[in-house]
Parts: sequence; structure tokens; C-alpha cells
Amino acid sequence: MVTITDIAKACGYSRATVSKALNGAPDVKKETVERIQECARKLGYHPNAAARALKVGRSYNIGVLFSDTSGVGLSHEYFSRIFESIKKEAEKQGYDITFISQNLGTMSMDYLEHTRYRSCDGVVIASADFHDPAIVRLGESDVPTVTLDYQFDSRTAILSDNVQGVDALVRYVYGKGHRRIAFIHGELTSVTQKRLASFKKTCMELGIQVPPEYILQGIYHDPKSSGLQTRALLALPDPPTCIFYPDDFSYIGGMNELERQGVQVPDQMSTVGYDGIHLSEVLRPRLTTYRQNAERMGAEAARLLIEEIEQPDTWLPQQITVEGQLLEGGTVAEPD
Amino acid sequence: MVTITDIAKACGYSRATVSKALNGAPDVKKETVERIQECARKLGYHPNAAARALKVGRSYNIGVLFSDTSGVGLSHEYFSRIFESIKKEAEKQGYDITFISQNLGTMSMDYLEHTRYRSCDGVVIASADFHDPAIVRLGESDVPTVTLDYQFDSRTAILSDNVQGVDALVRYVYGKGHRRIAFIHGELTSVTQKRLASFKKTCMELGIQVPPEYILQGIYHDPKSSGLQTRALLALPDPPTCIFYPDDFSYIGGMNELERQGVQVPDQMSTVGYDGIHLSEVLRPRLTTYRQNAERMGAEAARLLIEEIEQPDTWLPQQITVEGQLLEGGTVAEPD
DNA sequence: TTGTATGCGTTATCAT
DNA sequence: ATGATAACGCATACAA
Repeated sequence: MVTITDIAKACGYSRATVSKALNGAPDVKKETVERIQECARKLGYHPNAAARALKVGRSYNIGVLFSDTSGVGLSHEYFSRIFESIKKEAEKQGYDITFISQNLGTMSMDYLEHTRYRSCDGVVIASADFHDPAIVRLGESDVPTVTLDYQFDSRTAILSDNVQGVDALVRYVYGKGHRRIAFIHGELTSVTQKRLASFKKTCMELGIQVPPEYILQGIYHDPKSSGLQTRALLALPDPPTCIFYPDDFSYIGGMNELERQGVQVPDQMSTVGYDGIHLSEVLRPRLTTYRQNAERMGAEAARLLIEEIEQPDTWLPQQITVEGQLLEGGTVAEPD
Repeated sequence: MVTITDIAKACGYSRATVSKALNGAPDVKKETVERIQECARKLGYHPNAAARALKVGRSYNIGVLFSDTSGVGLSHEYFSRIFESIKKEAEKQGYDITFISQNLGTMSMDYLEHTRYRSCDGVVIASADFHDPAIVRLGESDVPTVTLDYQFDSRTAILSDNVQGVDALVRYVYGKGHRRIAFIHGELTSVTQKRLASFKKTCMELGIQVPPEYILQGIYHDPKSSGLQTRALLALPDPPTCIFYPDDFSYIGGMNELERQGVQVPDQMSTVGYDGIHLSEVLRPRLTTYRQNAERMGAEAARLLIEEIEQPDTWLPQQITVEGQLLEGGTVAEPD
């Protein structure tokens, strides 16, 4: 490994001068800077992140926390898109990514301890049980954090606009003429509650009566559950003309059940998903859904986190709501 | 941050003794060890990875490289499963994961330089253009590496058994009575070449003639391309009775095209995918496919890499071939 | 404009 | 069994 000392020897300056030259200090002669940089390049020098971190107390490393409560983890496209986007923005700004977990090897440490252990300058909490004491501890520590789809007090949060998303979908199907709309939602997280509230509110504003048997609990990312709830809806004496699914992937279960019972989409039943994953666009007919802007969410999370890290004095917590986009597919038709 | 010095002060020993006690050195009195550990626990001590890395030249950090040539990255379930599995095994053994990329911030560095910059103890190269000089440089360096689905000379490699996978699928559809089998393959990577060769070889062994127009090039993970190639196959004067797709996701394009043309699966056309992603199991009928054992591949990659890192003297390069499993769905029926 | 000296937290060597 | 000391690579306060 080639160090700053090697360069110093090679070009006849002191280690201090070399260090300054390489870091663009103002008090080094221009000519010297050039000579040193040239020399560094020739020797193939690259700084040692560990040494720098030890010295300056900054690691240029940000933690990413996906605690994966449901077990789908990054195989859920929404999260993998968010992750890729965080990574891209962080790298653009010179930061590496470290996954924060609990219980590394034999050492038992919680999320905060892990963060400290790796000297992470900040953490993006992307998917987690926000009531887990270990998560709360991290959120209340002095480590800069940004949460996604959840709001800690006095911290920065990036929120997907679930209210607007569901509102847009309801108004869209209303515009197509639907008045009997069912809503299969996921587990009761804070995201789910927002979607559900938005559904009810928009329906009320539009003067739509939603009978309680139209609102069913399913499971995110679980086609089987959506299939069962679809069956329940079809068995009602007065079934809906349109069904909202918890997300695009779980819609597959509904799609299969509808086909099994010979119910044509969209002629006999309209359907709507959520997320706008790749799959929704390759189904035929395309699934009408709401695409969450995961790319922007990840990028904003990284951007604001780094801002807080680099300008702590002018920093203020922000809540950014990121709108998505209605994707008009072919699964919503005018009801009879 | 609580350091070793704090503990030394708090319990009246020297920093050296504290360090030894915490690392299980044999020359510290048992009673002392206990007292020091107790004290460390009480103060909430955790080691500083950067300082340790600087001192001992080991970071307990392994690099993971997904260079994402096709742009799908971790949103491809095969890779996200591999990644999760690497991460899980690494963490079990006390290692963190760092993503290795090029061009961090303003510094221009290649993969090897990035690896050195973060003092990674080794790298798993999971998806990359293995002819890229930057990848080759990493593979030929003294950094321990393990590749997935590609073999560098004298290095450890984990290979999904593509030969056995395609062989199993061909024999399965042959057993169902198919003799006119088409094969849509992905871009011509080394993986594709293995699958293609295995297809031809097994067909030959079974005495099946495969006309050249039955072998078409598609694009991995691209339903559109599969749709187009499906159309081409259906337009042949003597169309196949069974179509192999590049992978499960791209099959969606074929599925749609078949439905559009009113061709029933499996009654009028049998279909086969590859990968065994979650999607294949929720389609109706279920897609008959070959599930690659991504979990084991990732775990083996991490395990062997760490073995090389920790026992360099007894290390030998290994090539491990990981078999998958045929998933019998409902898309293959006996042809007329 | 350049160089000297110091310390970040840790571990390893060598005395005691 | 324990402690003093040096060193890993780097950045910075201060001296020259």
C-alpha cells in the first residue's frame, strides 16, 4: 500500500505538505501541488479511509437500515429501487454505504452501536419496525438520521405521498363511473392507515357510500391473501365493481382468482394496484396503479442526510413528501 | 464515544491490559478479565473499527460488487436473493458489507482502488462484465475474491449449475412427450452459452432434432423481447409445442403474446422459464421452471471468501457448483 | 511556503 | 500478570 509517507520520500517534501497539497489547502505553492499530485498519481496513491476516519472523526460512510420485518427485504422492488437510488446519490457525493444490522458475529450490538462501531456519519432508516426500541434509540441519538415513510420527532423524513396516491386512484375510478369500490389493504402500519384514511375521505367527498364489508385486510406482497379476499368480495350479495389491492404484486392473487371464476378484467371487474413495479407494466392488460417515486425518495434521503452531516449548524429537520404518478393501465373500465 | 482509555481509567488498569482482556489474551488473570469486561459492559464500550483496521490491517469488511451491466441491479430477484444471503452469512461471521463501485465522488478510482481505500478484506464479485479491465484487475490482484457464475483462473468461484438446470428441464418436457422444443435465450454471456450448449447436447442425446429457427436470441428480464420471439415462433410453418424462455420474468411477455393470439397454455403450448423467482409460483398456471439456489450460492461465496481471508496459508481455490431444483408448475402438458 | 510535532483508538512487543 | 511504548496513515496546530 502506498502511503503519504511514500509520496513524501519520492518527491522530497514532508508528509504534512503532501497531505495539504492533496487536500487542496490554500497555503501550498501551486507548482508544489502539481508536482505532488503528479507524484501521487504515478505511485497510484489512494488515501486510507480508516486512517482518515480515525483522525477526523468522519468516515464518509453512511449506514442504511433495512430491518426487513416481513422477510421480503430487497427482493421487494420498491425497496430495491430506493436502495439503488440512495447508493447512487451517496456515491456521487463520495460516500460509501454500509448495511446496519444487529448482532454482528459474536458481539451483540444494537443498531446505534453498530453505527458507532463503523463510525457511520449518518443512517438512512428505510424499512423498519419504528416501535422497536433499538430503532427508537437510533432515531433519538445524536447520529444524523433520515427515515423513509415514517416521521421521528425533529428528524428529517421522506414520505411517499400515500394520501395523494390513493386519492388520485379513487378519483380516477370514480371518473370512470365506479361507485361500488372495495379496498383490500395491507397490515395496519402507519402507511396503511394513511392510505385507508385517504380512501375513506375521498370516497366521502365524492359522496360514495363504502359498506364495511368492502374494506378488507390483506397482506402486503402476498398474492394468496389477495386471492382469498377477492373471493370474499365476489361472494357478497352486492359485490363491488372495482377492487383496490394492497400492492401490485399481491394483485396477482386477485387476478388469478378472478380468472378462475371466469370474471373478466376489466369488463366484469376493474382492478387497481399500488407501487408501479415493473411487473404492473408487463401484465396484460396493464395494471392501473400508482407508481411511487422510489428513485426520488432515495436520492432525497441521501441528499438531506449528507447535508445534515456536512452543514450541521445550518441544518433543520425537514419533511419531504414525494408525489408519485398514476399509471393508467387497462384494468379499469366503465361499469355496466 | 467510550474508548479503551476510558475503561482503563475507570477500572484502574492500563490500556494494554484492557485491550488484552477484551481480546481474550491468555496472559491476563481471570479475575481481571472479568472485572474489565464488566466495566466495559457498564460503560457501553464497543471497539472502533477504523482504529482496529488501521492497526491490524484487517477491516472485517467485505466488498460486494454488483456492476449491474443490464441496469436491473438488485431489483432482479436472483441477485437480491444472492445479496441477502451473502450479507446474512457475512454478518454471522462478524463481517460488514461494503458496496464496491467506481468513481466515488470526485476521486476516480477503479474497483481495486476502492477495495483498498476501504481496506476490504475480500470481495464477492456477483454480477459484472468479467472482461472489463477493471474487473480483471481486481480478480488478478492479491485481494481475495470469489466470483459468482464466472471463473477466474486460480480463484474461487461459485457456479449455478446451468448445465444440469437446462438438462433437467429438457428431460422433463421430453418425458411429457415434447419433441418440437424451442429455446429463447438471453444475451450471449458465458452463462447463456452453458445453457445453450446443454440444451443442444441433451436434445441430441434424446434424439431430438432442433431446427435452427427454434433457437432465438432474446434478452434477459425483458418481456418485450420474449413476446416478439414468441410471435416469430408461432408464425413458423411448423411451430414448436414447447418454448423455453430466458427467465421467468421475461416469460410474461411470451405469456401475453400467447394469450393475445388465443393460444392456451398449456393445452396448445407448453412453456418453461428459468430462475424460480417468486413470481413463477403465483402465476396461474404456475410456471414450470428451474429454481437456482441463490441462497446457497451467496452463503457459500461468503463462507469461502472468509475462509480464504482467515486461513490464507491452507487456502486453495475451489469451484463449487450449486444445483438448483426443477419446479413443476402447470405450464407443461402432453402435446397433441 | 514548508516542516515539526502530536494524536485519533487500537494492538503488539518488550520490560517489569 | 501487568504496564510502558511504539506504530498503523492521516490531518492539523503551530513553528520556522
